[in-house]
Amino acid sequence: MKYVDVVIDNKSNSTDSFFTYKCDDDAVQVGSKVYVPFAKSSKLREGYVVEVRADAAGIEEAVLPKLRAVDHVDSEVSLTEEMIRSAMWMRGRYLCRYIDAIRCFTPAGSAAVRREKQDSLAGEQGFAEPVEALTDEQEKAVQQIDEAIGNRRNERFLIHGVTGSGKTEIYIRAAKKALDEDRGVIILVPEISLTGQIIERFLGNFGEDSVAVLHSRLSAGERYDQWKKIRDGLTRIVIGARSAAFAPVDNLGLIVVDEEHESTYKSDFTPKYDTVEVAVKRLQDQDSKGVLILGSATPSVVTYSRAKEGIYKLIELTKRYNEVSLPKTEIVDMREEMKEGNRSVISCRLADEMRAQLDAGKQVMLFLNRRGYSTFVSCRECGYVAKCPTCGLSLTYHRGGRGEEGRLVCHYCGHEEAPPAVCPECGSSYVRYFGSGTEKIEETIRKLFPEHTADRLDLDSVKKKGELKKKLKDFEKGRTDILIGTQLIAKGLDFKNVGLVGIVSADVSLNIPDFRSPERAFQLITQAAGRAGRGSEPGSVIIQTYSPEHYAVVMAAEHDYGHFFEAEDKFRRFMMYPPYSDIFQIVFTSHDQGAAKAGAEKWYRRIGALLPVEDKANLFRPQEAYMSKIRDTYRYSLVIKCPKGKRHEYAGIVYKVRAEEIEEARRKKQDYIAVVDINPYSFS
DNA sequence: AGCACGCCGACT
DNA sequence: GTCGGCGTGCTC
Repeated sequence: MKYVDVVIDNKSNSTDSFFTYKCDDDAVQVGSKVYVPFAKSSKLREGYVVEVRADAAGIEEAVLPKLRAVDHVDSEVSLTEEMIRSAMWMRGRYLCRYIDAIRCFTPAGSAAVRREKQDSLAGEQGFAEPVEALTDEQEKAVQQIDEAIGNRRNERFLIHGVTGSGKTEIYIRAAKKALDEDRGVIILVPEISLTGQIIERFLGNFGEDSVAVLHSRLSAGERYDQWKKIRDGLTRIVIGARSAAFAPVDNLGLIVVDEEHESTYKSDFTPKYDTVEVAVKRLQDQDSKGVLILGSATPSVVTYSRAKEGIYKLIELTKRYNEVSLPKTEIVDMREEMKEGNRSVISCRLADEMRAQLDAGKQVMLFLNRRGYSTFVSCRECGYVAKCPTCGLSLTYHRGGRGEEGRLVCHYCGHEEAPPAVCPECGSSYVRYFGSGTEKIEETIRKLFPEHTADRLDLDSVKKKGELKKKLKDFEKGRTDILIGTQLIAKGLDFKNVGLVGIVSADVSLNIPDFRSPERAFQLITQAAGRAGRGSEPGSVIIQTYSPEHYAVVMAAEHDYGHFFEAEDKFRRFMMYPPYSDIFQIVFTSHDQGAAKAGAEKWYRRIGALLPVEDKANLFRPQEAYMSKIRDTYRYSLVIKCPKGKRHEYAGIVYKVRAEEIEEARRKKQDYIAVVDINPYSFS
């Protein structure tokens, strides 16, 4: 007879603890899925074993007489001990429930929703390309990594390499080495549908049967089959997005996080984990340690700073394949354009260069990170602005295609309404449209270049199935001369004939109220610029902005990550932003505005009471969240700036307050929900 | 979260 | 009388 501690699979704060059962099945182990009787329920409940003991020693006196027996063990879907340990760690790190963390590792997972398969850019390229000769830089990198894998060292690498410098080839070599050592491999990519090339190359190199590809759009059944195949050790390489970090790969020797800086690596659901942190944890929490590789052309400031500290070994790849030089870049000061009377969204310089490139038979890409036609609709008479009735955000005007009526759309919740003919407030017919989105650019371009073909690619234009592929194909085959799009086309795509990339407004990303906006702007400009000159000639880039002197814009134009990092690091240090602190954000939501506010204030008082005097200044007053109301749910936000090195202490305090709340919720039902997010990706 | 218990009002 | 409303309390 064994005794096991079980976490019950139900979504409740009040059962977020271990329950001890007797178990006569000797096959039971840490990670086993078990069915147990629970409370007064006649039905059995699912749970996971987190601890196994040989006898009753150490079990609390009071619970001994209450012990019941495990009904049966389901050995088909048991987790490994390493997975359970990582889940236990996640609970403390991200302040979630045990079961929230464990579910990340289970085949059903959190995203088990059956959805239609989406368009994928994968599957177009050919298979099994010949092995390319490595550059000296690559060779050196491979040597270092192989050495670390071979010696089972818990090492972490950051590969900082410009687009086209051959990071993928290094990943492949590292994976080969890990397999040779009989170890498992996980390759993480930001978004499976936008990373066709890397998948194809892995499939080509290792064969389709050896690689499991995990999409978020797999059906429950497909997902389970993949999970089982990996769990049984039939496939030793896994490629997937964020959630693939939890794949049941045993004896992990290598985890690669490609495009490390991407926002998709931060979970938007509970638990709000950071994929890189989970990867690090999994690799070190084994008998044989594994190696982590982060790759990016524009590493996040936090990551690069860790590399500078020596936490990551920095590998710089400075050369592009075939020695194609980086595009030449130019900044256009839109204030000057304004002064000279050009009120168009396209500067004279950009229009001229476009014409020159198009005449030379080249293609052009234009970026604007904003969908729709106009960004807001306002009455000039009384100042009325059209807003979403459930979110309170200003509505964007979308013109729609030929024959379609224009609509006002909320980009947050999708609410749509007809644009007002007259002002609903004062009745004036002076309702006007302001700001520009991709639709307006498209219209302007069609007028400016009637003799050339233009197409638009953003979330709105690819809603219909197959449209994304078709539009990309048209551009690739040269049927489209000018492609206008949002960040959807800034990433990963590779077109040989693009002579010019125009960034219509660098200010859109620069002016978001978030301390990371310079970092985002730098990344976006760099990525967009990387679309130019993918063929044999360098290509050029024009950046339009009202802040031409901003360091993010200037350094991006100069392809100078090093100086950008220095400037940004100085700012972060001065302001005590990450990496010099961890930002705790607690969001309080409720349908009742007063309840959300009261909840935030209660936590504010309690956390304040627990913080040491010298730390009180790091706790900020609760505020209406940046998105103060989403779909009729009110949101308040509480922020704590946690100095570097105190994360554990601060998390303990927040945990304590949360525990008090849960205790209170037993007696009186809580009328708000509090969600803790440590280092949120955006202040939402 | 579930689920049963239990103490109230409306019904064949 | 007793069916069923959902407030309350507990789960190894």
